Amino acid sequence: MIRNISTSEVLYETGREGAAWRVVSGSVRLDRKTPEGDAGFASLAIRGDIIGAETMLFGAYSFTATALSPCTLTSWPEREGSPAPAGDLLKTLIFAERRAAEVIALRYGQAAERVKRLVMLLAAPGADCAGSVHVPLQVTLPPRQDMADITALTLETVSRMVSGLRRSGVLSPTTDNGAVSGNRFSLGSGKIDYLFDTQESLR
Amino acid sequence: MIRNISTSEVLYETGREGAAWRVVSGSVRLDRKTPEGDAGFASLAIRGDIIGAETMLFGAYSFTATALSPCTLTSWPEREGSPAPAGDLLKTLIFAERRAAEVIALRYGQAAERVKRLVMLLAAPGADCAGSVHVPLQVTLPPRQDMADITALTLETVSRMVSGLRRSGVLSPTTDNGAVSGNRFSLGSGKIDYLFDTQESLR
DNA sequence: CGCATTTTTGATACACGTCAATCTCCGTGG
DNA sequence: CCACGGAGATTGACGTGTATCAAAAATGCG
Repeated sequence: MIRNISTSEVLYETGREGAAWRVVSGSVRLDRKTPEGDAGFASLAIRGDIIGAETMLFGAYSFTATALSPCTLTSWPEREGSPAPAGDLLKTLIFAERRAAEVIALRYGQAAERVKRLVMLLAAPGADCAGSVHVPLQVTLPPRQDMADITALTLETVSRMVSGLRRSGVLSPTTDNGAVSGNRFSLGSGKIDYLFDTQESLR
Repeated sequence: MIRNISTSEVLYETGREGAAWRVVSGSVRLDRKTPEGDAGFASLAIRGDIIGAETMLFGAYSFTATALSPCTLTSWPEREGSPAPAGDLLKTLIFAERRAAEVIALRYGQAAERVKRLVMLLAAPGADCAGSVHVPLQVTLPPRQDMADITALTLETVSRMVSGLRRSGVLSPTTDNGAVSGNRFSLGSGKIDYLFDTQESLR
């Protein structure tokens, strides 16, 4: 089974019944409902990640999943109805731990570095097209508030940093069929590692 | 097989061969070796968590594990030699995702809240003694530098916040056999939710 | 007891949060 | 076709929580 979801759409909510999914393209944020009612960012899933595996044990979702960009999902495991084999579960576990380490790293260091790392993570090509031609990577950036929740910054700071990345050439606008689409960018092929430190230096 | 490890001792290193472990007591930090050579904090494991599961796929560890407090480990799965069943792997996956969400939350909010959440996490009783008598929880705090790495604060700020928790009665020194042991505290039973915001208000 | 390491405390600087004012898209209806 | 309005993004000015630098105090260990 395949699902297509658009940005900011909710894939599923905490407590609801459902099954596990594999993120084929796009990116998803997972939130846990805190007692105060506000949804706290819990994890990030990008292409290749499995989400909602807890339903295989509880029958219900532990997190709420929201699309950060247009994305497509497929049921997991592939063969619906049959339980996931141990080998697949092990691989999923290891990938989840690696992804968690990356997300944790997104909340360390200066704002400019964090936002850049997030952009790179979202733009990272899947393992399937490793070693292919050297085309510039492309990203569809999530809403600023989501980027802020992920990096533990504020919406305003993220906006400033994205502007800085544009200005320094790391991100350049992309044209789709003649029209510039708002949040779609291509990564500057020259790995510009220029770091802007303060808000003033961004001008 | 059982291992006893003392604070700051390395359990295993990235790339080394070995097996998976269950943390029976104490706490462990996992680091990934970054290209720059400095070990970046990757994850936190406390009582009940499984670490080193990647060896079941790769044969080698992906992270470096260091004890944050005196802790004991047992081989996992219980029956050495035989592979872990799918059910256990699924449970491990779900626990890992939950723990990751908690660690991510440790890097959000004001310094005082973060340090307090870390202390509470380290002091949390295992699921085995749920609903038991109401005895004050105890913690052995990790070295300040480790607490700083986990919360993405600095050593100095963590020290100030721990002092604040002591002053506000959340943490009180514990005596073991008449001698006050440096980093062992008991949690004030009255849930003091007083939040000190600035460094000045800590005095 | 004396030295090395860790922790605590202090003073100052600055990176980011906060508050607030535009600005840019888009969709909607007159 | 253009005026209108709402939502998200950008930019600016200012305050503050925490990093930084530095020194003293506590702790552990031979």
